[in-house]
Amino acid sequence: MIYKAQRGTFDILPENETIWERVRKICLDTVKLYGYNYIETPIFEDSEVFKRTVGQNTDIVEKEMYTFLDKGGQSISLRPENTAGVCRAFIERGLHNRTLPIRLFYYGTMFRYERPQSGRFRQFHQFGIECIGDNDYEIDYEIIEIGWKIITNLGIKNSKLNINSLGDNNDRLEYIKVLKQYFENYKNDLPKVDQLRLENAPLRLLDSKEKNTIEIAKNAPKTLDYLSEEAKSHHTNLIQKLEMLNKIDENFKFVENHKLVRGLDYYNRTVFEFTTDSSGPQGVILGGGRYDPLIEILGGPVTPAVGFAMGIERIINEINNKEDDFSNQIDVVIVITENIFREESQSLANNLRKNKIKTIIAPNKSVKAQMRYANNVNSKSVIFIGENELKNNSITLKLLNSSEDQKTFSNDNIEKIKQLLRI
RNA sequence: GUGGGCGUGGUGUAGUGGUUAACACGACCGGCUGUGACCCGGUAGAUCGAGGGUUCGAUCCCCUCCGCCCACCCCA
Repeated sequence: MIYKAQRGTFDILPENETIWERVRKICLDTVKLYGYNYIETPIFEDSEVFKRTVGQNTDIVEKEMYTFLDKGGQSISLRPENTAGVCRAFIERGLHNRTLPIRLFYYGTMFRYERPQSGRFRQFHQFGIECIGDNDYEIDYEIIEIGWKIITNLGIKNSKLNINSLGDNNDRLEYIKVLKQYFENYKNDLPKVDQLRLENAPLRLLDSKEKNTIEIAKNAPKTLDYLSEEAKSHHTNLIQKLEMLNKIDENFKFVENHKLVRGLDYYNRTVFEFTTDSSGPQGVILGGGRYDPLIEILGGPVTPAVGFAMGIERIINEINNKEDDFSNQIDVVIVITENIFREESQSLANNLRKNKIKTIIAPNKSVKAQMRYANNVNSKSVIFIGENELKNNSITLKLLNSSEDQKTFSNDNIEKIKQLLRI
């Protein structure tokens, strides 16, 4: 084999269509009920759009972006996520002049240069929603509730919400300072990876998987203790709402996870993740949070916003994707006894298709082979055209999944065909 | 970037240091000169991931590379 799909990419084949379409439909149907509207942004943007928002020092920007110079010498990046693009469009297209908050959703391909493994690809699909222009905790709740609704509608069990608050910018800076001081005391006990983190991304020390670090992190200061009054009440109000949701729907489970920090720089206040226990290390199927500073960072007016992104591949992995089947079942395969009847079969085929009957003309082979073909493509029926039929202006129809006799009738009796096929 | 497992027809698997690499499914053709799916028979399809080494001889042993999968990292 000479040509192969690039590492971390894959093909969606006909038998996968059903599940992919279903997931997409459930996502869209659910958020539309909440008044969200479709937005589609380009797959590539000025690299700065991501550097400024996702964060210069994040892994995503530092080593995972597909960045290149285009023929005009401009630095372009394939989008590693879609929030930045949506915000860019929000500013550029003047959406901030509309009635706020504005509710948007997207569905599309993202790109990250990573080593692939289960639930992780270089080209992958994300569905996400953004509610821009309202800083009320009620919106945080709405976003989480929608996430939960989608997960439920998809039939995914055993998911759990992890939630935390990072506070506002000043809270966060203060917290990082305190956290750094705390870990400095144990610097020599930290493994090398984490000594580096201490310098570059101290927040990440909290969810380190190194034994020593976990031990030390147990007594580390918590973000919640460094929140401003406002951020704190925002958080406690949200938690109350979640407790109410839990009372209404006992399947909804959540924990406050003080170690949840998330890797994108633009988050403030609420951050959350839905995880499942069955999907292993890539257990996060949906994650998001509030990103109030982002739009200003991109040069827009100060505008608060919340949103989440969902990994479609992980979702599909989760709902046993045993559903492979051909939803596009063929209704009729036309079999002709001699090639000279081909003209006839073509005009019949077009007439059938005009009547929304899915039709294929069998390949130019023996009758036996044509029948096998009809069977292999899982057609509902076969229509024969031969000398006798031509003479009488009739067709012979045989249902393939039953042992019923075949029926011969007038070749313009579409209603009869539909009736026999139960269309 | 680091570590572990694995690379044999289209797919899933056997197998052995020695002349035609096996089996099942799938595909194709025929048994049925106008009828599939069942049954029976046949045909095609693999330089055993690539390169090098050891050997009289390598698909098998050794090395390198490449690819896939998994884990770390990070994230959806």
